[in-house]
Amino acid sequence: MPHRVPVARELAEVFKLIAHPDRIRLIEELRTGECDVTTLAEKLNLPPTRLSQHLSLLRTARMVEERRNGRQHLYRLAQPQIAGWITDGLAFVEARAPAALAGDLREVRELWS
Amino acid sequence: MPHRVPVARELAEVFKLIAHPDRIRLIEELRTGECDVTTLAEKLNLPPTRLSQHLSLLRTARMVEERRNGRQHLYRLAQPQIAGWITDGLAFVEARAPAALAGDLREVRELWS
DNA sequence: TACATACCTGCAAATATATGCAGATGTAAC
DNA sequence: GTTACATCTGCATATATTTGCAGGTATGTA
Repeated sequence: MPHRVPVARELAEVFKLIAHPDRIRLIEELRTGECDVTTLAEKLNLPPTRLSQHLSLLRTARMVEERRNGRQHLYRLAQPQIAGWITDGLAFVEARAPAALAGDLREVRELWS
Repeated sequence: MPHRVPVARELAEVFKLIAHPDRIRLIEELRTGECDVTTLAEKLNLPPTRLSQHLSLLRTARMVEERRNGRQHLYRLAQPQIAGWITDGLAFVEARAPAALAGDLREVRELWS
């Protein structure tokens, strides 16, 4: 098997898109179906502008699709399979107690500093 | 289910670590067992210093473990499950023909500019 | 001891990403 | 037409990541 550099590069782009806490929660939220931006912003407790920017990123990469209903923009996952990666990843992180603890400690340290 | 912000943050860290073409190939390479740095550098066609920096990153995050044999440093995956994510991801990207094509086009564009 | 090998670390420059804010667009209600 | 609402875009700044290079450490060999 060759090392398939272009495929690795493409996959890195996909992972990079997922590798943000807001976008992880966003994709997890869309797992159950489409949603408008304001509702999403409330559920995720994010400023709508910021959410819009995340959505714009995911839209450009064709990871989400948009549909309009009046002045609402309804978003849905274009590749629901990716939501499965996130579900698995969250389970993995939760199961890995010591490392998760390390994460919590990092958080605490941030509060201290 | 709450939104589990700290867990999402932790998972984002993990994805960020994976989200680099060199590191994707590196993890894929270690999938079959431990390997020393020089051999890895040859297989992946990377400058050893660069590879060493990637390994250092993964080591800090405890995604790889190290063992020494004389002057060789042998690395192995600490969480082989993650190699599975990459195998799946590579298959996903390869299957998604149009997007992969878009990736190739981007590459071409970079050569043009 | 001197030298080569195998890796690592620190630093600095280039590049990429994240974020807030100000202003723009499109739609609907009055 | 005017106003309010839902969302988007552009821009500037802050922060993080990537990369090469110079120099360092530890181990084996002559």
